[in-house]
Amino acid sequence: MTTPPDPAGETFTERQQAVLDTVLALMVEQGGDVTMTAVARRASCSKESLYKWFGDRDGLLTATVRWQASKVRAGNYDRQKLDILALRDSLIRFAANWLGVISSPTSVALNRFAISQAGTRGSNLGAIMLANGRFAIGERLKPLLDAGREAGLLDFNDTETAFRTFIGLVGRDVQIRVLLGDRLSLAPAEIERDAARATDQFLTLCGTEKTGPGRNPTNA
Amino acid sequence: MTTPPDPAGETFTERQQAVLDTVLALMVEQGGDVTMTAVARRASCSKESLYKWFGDRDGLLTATVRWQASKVRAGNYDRQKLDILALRDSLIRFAANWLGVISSPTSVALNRFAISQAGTRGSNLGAIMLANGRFAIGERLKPLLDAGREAGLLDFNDTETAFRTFIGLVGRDVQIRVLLGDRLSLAPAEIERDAARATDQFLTLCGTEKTGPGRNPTNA
DNA sequence: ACGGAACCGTAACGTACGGTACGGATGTTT
DNA sequence: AAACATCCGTACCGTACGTTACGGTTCCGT
Repeated sequence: MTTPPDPAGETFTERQQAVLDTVLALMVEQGGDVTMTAVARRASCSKESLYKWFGDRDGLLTATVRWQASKVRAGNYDRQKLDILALRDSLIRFAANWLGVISSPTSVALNRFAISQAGTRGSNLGAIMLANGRFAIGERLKPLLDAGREAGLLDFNDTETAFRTFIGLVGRDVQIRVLLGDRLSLAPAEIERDAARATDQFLTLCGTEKTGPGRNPTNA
Repeated sequence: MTTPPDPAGETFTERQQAVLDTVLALMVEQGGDVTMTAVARRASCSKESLYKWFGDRDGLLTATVRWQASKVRAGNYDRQKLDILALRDSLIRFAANWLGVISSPTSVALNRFAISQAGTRGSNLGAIMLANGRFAIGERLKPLLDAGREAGLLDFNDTETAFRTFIGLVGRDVQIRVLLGDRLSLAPAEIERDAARATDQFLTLCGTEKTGPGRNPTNA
């Protein structure tokens, strides 16, 4: 079996995964109103099978969130022999990757759904999204930040605080704007520029004297 | 002819405003499932009146968002005779006020609802929230930033970019976390501390040589 | 080949909720 | 006082959707 270990004990067959991908597609293109009938028709399966496999509607949607979360895991960014150029490059690639993720239609649709369910009692979708989004990237980036500090390239007291400063500079108001439907053009070139700007700002704040660029590196 | 739903200059009677406050209360304490029957019962009014006053459910909810937005408007932050202390103080108070707003239960509930509706076609609640939230505070803060630049205290090219840097440093990941249901303790003392930290970081990035604090003011 | 399990497509059921209609009570105008 | 407007409370209607049930088909094991 090539499937990676399943933390929640939930594993799905190929057919069921295809159904979950269908749910994702419906969420993206049609907004939150994903009906069981629409899923069954689009996935060419019977509603009876949906209920047998996922219990009820909430189970189907929860499984969809978990399924998407399981697909997002990417490689770490820590590395050996870290110099300032490698650190800056890693930070920029990390920022660009994250900007691309949070502005992607799938992420937007999924976050919208999780947020809309976060207010109701007995919903842990928000916690799942946080664990696989915000906190997962934190755990992936922090080793890089710590390595930068070990190498004398960064200067900060609390890794968590430094991380939050970095994602604040990278994300700014992007996430809330796309969630609220703002047509925010984030072409790859712009993402790359924003990632570099945020990284240089971060290095101005947390870099050591010999590593960081000058004050106000991009006049922003 | 009485007052039909007035899209442009919307003004409501005391009774209608009480109804809208009821909707806000229901949104806060019960999540997104605000039914017309629940509103009518809680507000002690008939559904017929709801439909007469607000047209339909979407009109009621849109009016609620506008009503809340009309209550948030606060004083401007521009002032004469600007020195570095006054500028820093204004920025800190602005940041603290905004952090308090975005972490308040009412704002969270309203944003959740607008976001859940942002995916469906024919919904402008997200645009309303953006206009009265993100863009409104931008128009209120930019004069202060421009004044700071005029006074030689700040150095940036684009006011919009500088503003986005500032709110990125202030908000960081707070908004997405509270929207997803993260129990984020934001006591007034912590808000004040975060506002000061973000402001000093911003002054490090955008302050002129003689005004800004040293590099890495808070080791974050 | 035969029996059974899994599954698809569709129909049917029950409920929730948006929207409408109506009787009765209260306040306002003439 | 009489006519009228406003509004509350409740009952009602139509629809959408979650959920269940069932007949027909395919596939697998023996």
